[in-house]
Amino acid sequence: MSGEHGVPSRPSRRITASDVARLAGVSRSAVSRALTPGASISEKTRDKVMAAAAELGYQPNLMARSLMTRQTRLIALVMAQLRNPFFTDMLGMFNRHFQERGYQTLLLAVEGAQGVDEVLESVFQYQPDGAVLVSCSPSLALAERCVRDGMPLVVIDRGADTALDGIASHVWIRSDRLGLEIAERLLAEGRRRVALIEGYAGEPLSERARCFMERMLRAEGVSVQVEYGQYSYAGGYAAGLRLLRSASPPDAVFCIADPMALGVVDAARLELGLRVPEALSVIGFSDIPAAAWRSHALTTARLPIAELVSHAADALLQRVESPDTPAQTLLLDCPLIPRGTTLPQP
Amino acid sequence: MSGEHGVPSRPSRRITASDVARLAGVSRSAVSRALTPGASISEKTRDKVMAAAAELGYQPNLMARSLMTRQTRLIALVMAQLRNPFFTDMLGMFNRHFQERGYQTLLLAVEGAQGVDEVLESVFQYQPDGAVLVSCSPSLALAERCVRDGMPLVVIDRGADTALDGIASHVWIRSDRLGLEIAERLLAEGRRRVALIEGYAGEPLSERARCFMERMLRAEGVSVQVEYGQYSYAGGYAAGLRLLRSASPPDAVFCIADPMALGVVDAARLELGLRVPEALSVIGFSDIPAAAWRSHALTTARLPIAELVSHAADALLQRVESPDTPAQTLLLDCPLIPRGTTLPQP
DNA sequence: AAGCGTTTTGCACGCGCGTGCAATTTTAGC
DNA sequence: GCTAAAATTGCACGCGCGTGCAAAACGCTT
Repeated sequence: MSGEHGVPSRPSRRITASDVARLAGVSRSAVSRALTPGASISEKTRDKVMAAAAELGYQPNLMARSLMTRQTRLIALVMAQLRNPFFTDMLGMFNRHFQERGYQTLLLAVEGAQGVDEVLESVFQYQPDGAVLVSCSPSLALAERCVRDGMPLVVIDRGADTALDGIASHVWIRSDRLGLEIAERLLAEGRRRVALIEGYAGEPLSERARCFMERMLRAEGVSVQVEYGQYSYAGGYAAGLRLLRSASPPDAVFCIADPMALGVVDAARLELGLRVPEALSVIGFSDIPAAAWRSHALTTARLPIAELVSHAADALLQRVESPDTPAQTLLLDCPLIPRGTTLPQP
Repeated sequence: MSGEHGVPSRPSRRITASDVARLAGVSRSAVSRALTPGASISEKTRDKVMAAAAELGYQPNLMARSLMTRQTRLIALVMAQLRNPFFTDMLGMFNRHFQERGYQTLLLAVEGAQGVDEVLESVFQYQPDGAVLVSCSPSLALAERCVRDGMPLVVIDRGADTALDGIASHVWIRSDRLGLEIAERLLAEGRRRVALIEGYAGEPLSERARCFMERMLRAEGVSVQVEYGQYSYAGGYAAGLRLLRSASPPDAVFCIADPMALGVVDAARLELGLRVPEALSVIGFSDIPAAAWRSHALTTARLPIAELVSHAADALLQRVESPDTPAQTLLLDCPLIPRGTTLPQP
């Protein structure tokens, strides 16, 4: 027994159940049983074990335990766009949900070249009990393997891809209604020269943008132009300037993310001296905290983050704890929040 | 061999090294060795094993592996204030650093009643190779146990607490210089009626606020009043109104967090019609993205997040990989970024 | 006090893996 | 072609833990 007391010698072995057993004068199985709620053990020995465990500061090794129990109480959280503050919000909420129900969060970021499949494969080594995928979806083959191997999946922000239906649960927003509502709001204001600001030129249009466009193009005498603002304030500011200085400046802009919308508002007001909302309506998406600031008072659609997260977490843990639960799909509405960058509704 | 092909039957056992060995026609040790870089194995068998592994989609079970290797390649990230966007920024960066060097991030939030020690104890069960503590520090006893058991610690934002010196590494900012520089900047502008906006009334003053106060109180004919803004825009807005409507309104405000500073600016300009910076100087702290927005152009001190994180990650992994490295302390400077809410320096 | 049923306990095994050691094969040397 | 050295392989063990099973201890009745 080296370094049992006093100076911390070498990386002295961590305390194991055997150490506790020895100190308590019982068998190692007794220690196991003392820590297992339903197990068959007398009050007396349990107390002895607990006392010894407390004295040694014993913590069971979950890695070893998981070998037997076949569950790690680990949930993998795979996120693309970890830089986006709106996603890190979700992260905190997910973590809280999981922690409350006795699970820990293993964080994985999908960045740059390495694909979702690659990351997911590597997480696999930790044998998490389930995984949440945010803004990224794996190949069908891999998803099937995950589910077959007892690792349920829930996907958030998967877009219109329906290949995973029935395999992975899916929680996201009703983009169709959202795009429609925003389009009609602008039309009702009498706007006819409309602009849409998307994220990046290379990527396919987001669902909400697509539905917005669809409705707009159905309207008569309406023109729609598209710009790109990289999801950022600066990008939105620049895109706003390009649009408003062009030959046919818009009288309404829908930005698929709030930071870009705030940039457009500032470009219009502070750089060009335009009046918002009189000369230009601006609508964003997400309802980030800054959207409510008095300086901007941005009209935007609220992304119900808390609800999304709590539904996704529930759906996942449900399947983790009773594997026969089928995968479900849930779509939530995004209420439009009228503030000061659109005209008051008649 | 059930469900080897076709319908996913019951939670069919995950693929193990034995399965691979059987398919490759070698012993299980051979599989182990094929996957261990330096191991003694012929090119031929390695190829056979790799082929079989690929065919079965084999992923080694890290839990089992960690039992032998005594390392999990897991780093625990313990954060208080996970709601604070500035901290979630760090989170993403940490994760990236760890992932790049082959470690995964186990996320832990310290919230409400449950203390750091409690959380840290529970993480212990996962035997992480190291831990980062953000805005929270454990008891000395627990920290000692962590280090003794081979789990190095690095603490960020620990404040002035020096009890852990030599046990846990420490990376944070030079609050003393920061407070001093901001105070002197405002004094140089000729401000004499100064206000400080802190987070919460109950908590002890933050380091930077304390140093700021110290300098101010040394100056002649300067009065300092303190308000509280809960670290938020709304809180800062309200605090700003209280100050500016009082009998002795300040002509300069230092807010220990940017969101509050932005609230003060808006309260002054938009609600009270004051001119910033002519009638009121405002300085914040962090340099969040919104501070650079044209609408506010907030003068603030930049918290060097990327540098903090990269130094902290390096310090930690260094100790993880060679346990004899001593704990170190590193303090970084926060450059003051003059923008539009302070007077141009003479 | 003996008999029976009911806890409680310890033993032994295996979860999936890495690794020392001895047996085996391959290679080199003459 | 034969032997010694080197490379490769399989066996067996243990990492820390949960759990079925049979032995032991206990409680109760007659």
